[in-house]
Amino acid sequence: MKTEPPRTERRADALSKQRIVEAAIEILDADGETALTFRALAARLATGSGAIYWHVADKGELLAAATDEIVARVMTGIVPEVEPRAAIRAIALGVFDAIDAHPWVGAQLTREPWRPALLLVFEGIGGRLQTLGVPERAQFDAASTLLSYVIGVGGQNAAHARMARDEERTDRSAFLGEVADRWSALSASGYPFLRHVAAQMRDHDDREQFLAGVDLIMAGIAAIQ
Amino acid sequence: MKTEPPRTERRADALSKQRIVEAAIEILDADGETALTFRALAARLATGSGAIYWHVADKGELLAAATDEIVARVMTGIVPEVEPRAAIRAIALGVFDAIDAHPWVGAQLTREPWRPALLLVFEGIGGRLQTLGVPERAQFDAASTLLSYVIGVGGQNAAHARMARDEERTDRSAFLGEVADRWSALSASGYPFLRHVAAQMRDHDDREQFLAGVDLIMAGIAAIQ
DNA sequence: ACCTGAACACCGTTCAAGT
DNA sequence: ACCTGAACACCGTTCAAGT
Repeated sequence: MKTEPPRTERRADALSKQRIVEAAIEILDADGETALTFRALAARLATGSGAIYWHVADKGELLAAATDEIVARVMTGIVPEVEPRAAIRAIALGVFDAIDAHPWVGAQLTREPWRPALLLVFEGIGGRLQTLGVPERAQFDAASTLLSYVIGVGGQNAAHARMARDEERTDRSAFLGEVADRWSALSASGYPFLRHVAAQMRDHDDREQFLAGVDLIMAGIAAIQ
Repeated sequence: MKTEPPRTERRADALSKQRIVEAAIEILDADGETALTFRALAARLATGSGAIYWHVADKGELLAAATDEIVARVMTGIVPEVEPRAAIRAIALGVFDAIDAHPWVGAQLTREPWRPALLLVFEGIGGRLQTLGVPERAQFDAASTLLSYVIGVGGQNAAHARMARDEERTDRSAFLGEVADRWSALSASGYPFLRHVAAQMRDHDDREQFLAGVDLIMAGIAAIQ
């Protein structure tokens, strides 16, 4: 899979998988998943749509490569020497913020687990659980639980971003308010809990709630030891 | 939105949203998400593809309605009077098993949260946390954490099922074995944790690991009180 | 009110032909 | 080796026309 460096000088703007992936990320960030088509990508790269297939197998590989790129950037930014609990929080927050900035990543992570992108995250979390002294038996389950949670929140965040784009709700609080309104309107007998937390839904901060979940799971891991 | 009962007798096989959704579920279960097209659906219902639009707004509503149907069936099966901790486990397992039987549901739940389907699950979990005595402040965060975890695992399960279908791996253990092999082949310096748990990956049971995660989160909820 | 099915505006992907 | 762009086989969705 490793591509040889080209023998002859290439035009500065020659195609390459790297350039294609970067252009794809720009389109995805600017206009969302539906905007990424091979025709749009070819136009942006000033080439034919078929040329892209010389460097990338298909659209799936393109999306996977773009996701790996974003997640790799996140993991590069994690300082390695910090206290394990703080490191796990930092990794989780890094993924959360990356999905916040690139919502399409959230959808992609749920679609394609066990890719390089997620292996980096899984290794980062699992390694810290080891140094934290989590018993052998529990390490795998604990790391999987944290990863699944991070992916789950990421997918929901991606969905929120998609909805905010589709309807032209500019801000997040308007969206939360709408959901809260809908919960308040549910039947009192069928949905007492949702009616009860509707007010909290309206005012809560997604990022803080995400962290609260990470802490909850970490508390569970500590309790099991 | 409530449709009036028809004044005149209808042909027994007349179209209706219910019949369309049932046919969609059959196609999704039999041949996966890519097989659900309006043409295939129209053929199965012996009608024109445009007719479906009289009963359903678009493909998104069709998928959402199919998902609501499956999740509603699950929630109907939950016995209401059991001990709250057991009830939460039962709800989580119910969703897990439903996604196992209908992998497309897992993908859909990550794509469209806050639909009737998920509200039922969220209410079921949150209500039990209330009766469990989880403090006011923590109920919303705890229920959200559990829901996000369930959705995250569901999305991954859906991805596994998709991969098993695409390549013709019949059984799950073959898939786990392949992942384990890939983990074992990673660099010892970069991925010590993944190499360490590769053997557990090969032999683990997805369902048991899912339950272990639920228990971990429940332990964290208990620890916080 | 409900259904038909051709037509429209797109897709991802392929491939003969070029350089 | 790499690129071009027309062509193919599909999609979701619309809509004039039927009953």
